[in-house]
Amino acid sequence: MIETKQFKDDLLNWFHKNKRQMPWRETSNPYYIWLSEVMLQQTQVNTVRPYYKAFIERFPTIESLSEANEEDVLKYWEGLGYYSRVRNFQEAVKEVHHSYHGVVPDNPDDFKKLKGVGPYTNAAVMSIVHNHPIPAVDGNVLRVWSRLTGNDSDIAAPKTKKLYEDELQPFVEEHSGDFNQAMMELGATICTPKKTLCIMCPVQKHCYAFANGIVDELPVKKKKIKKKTIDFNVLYITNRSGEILVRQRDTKLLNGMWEFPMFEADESIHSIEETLDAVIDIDQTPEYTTKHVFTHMTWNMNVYRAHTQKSDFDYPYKWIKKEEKEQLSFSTSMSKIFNQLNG
DNA sequence: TACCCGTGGCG
DNA sequence: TCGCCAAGGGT
Repeated sequence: MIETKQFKDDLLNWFHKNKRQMPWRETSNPYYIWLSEVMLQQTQVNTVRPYYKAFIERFPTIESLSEANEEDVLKYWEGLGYYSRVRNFQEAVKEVHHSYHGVVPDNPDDFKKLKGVGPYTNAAVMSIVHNHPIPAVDGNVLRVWSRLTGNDSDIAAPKTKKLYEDELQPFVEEHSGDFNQAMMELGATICTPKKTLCIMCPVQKHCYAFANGIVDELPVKKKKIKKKTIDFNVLYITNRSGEILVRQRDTKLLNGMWEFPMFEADESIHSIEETLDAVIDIDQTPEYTTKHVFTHMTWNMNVYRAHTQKSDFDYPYKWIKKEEKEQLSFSTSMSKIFNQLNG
């Protein structure tokens, strides 16, 4: 359990002595601070600096941005990425110009309704400009708080973020703007994803992960695995005796398991025949199509019946009788195919 | 809920 | 080289 006042004192003292110079920290203009927060979404401070300066020089007021054409505005975002940010921002600024007499709303309920203003941007701008007591939980804070509290739940899960917001609420009743910025600054400079600088940490004595030597194990973040999909042609090849051609895998995936010869779908019959060194008669259309889902990939398999005259194959290929199938290890997907084709 | 959106830096 | 990460939000 982190002692609120002591932690906050330690953190804020450090922040006031060590905070980095940033152009948007030299203004209290809500429009500029809002702009900086939009630019900083998923973008590092040093990348943002030059864009921020050029942007406010060209569009110094809400009115000037409202009246600019989109092409011109986009030019000033060129290279920053996530271009919908600037379209949403201009739309929101126009809304402020027309519906709020050019004054950025000073209450979270109205501000959050503006295009492109989500939970984070709302909390950041409203706390920095008006000290509204809302915790700003970004990627930094998720990491920092998981370590400080030793929480190993998945920080990608919405309920984890919600929990952190609740736990941080007591810390932002006063000086929320500085507190929010200090937490992010800590994450960006000390409590970094890798090669943390715990020795420099102003709140080391409050940190569960440091005390227990598990800093490198936090935060826990479920990896989002992009499932690859690969299309295969699976050949159920028989000979005159009714035997079936199988082969043993020598691959990382399913290593040592037996399978029916399978080839990526874009491989030609000619190429397959070369590999097998045999003439293969393959049905025109697949017997059926099935798929097998692994943790990290999906196989789409077109299963063809095929026939060959060739009698002898060298390892890793070999002929087996149907009854011998039981004596070899086949992956689940292959057993399903076998059963499908043999009633 | 899960995916998409851009680019640069880092180990 | 490659995956992860960066002051997220929209759909």
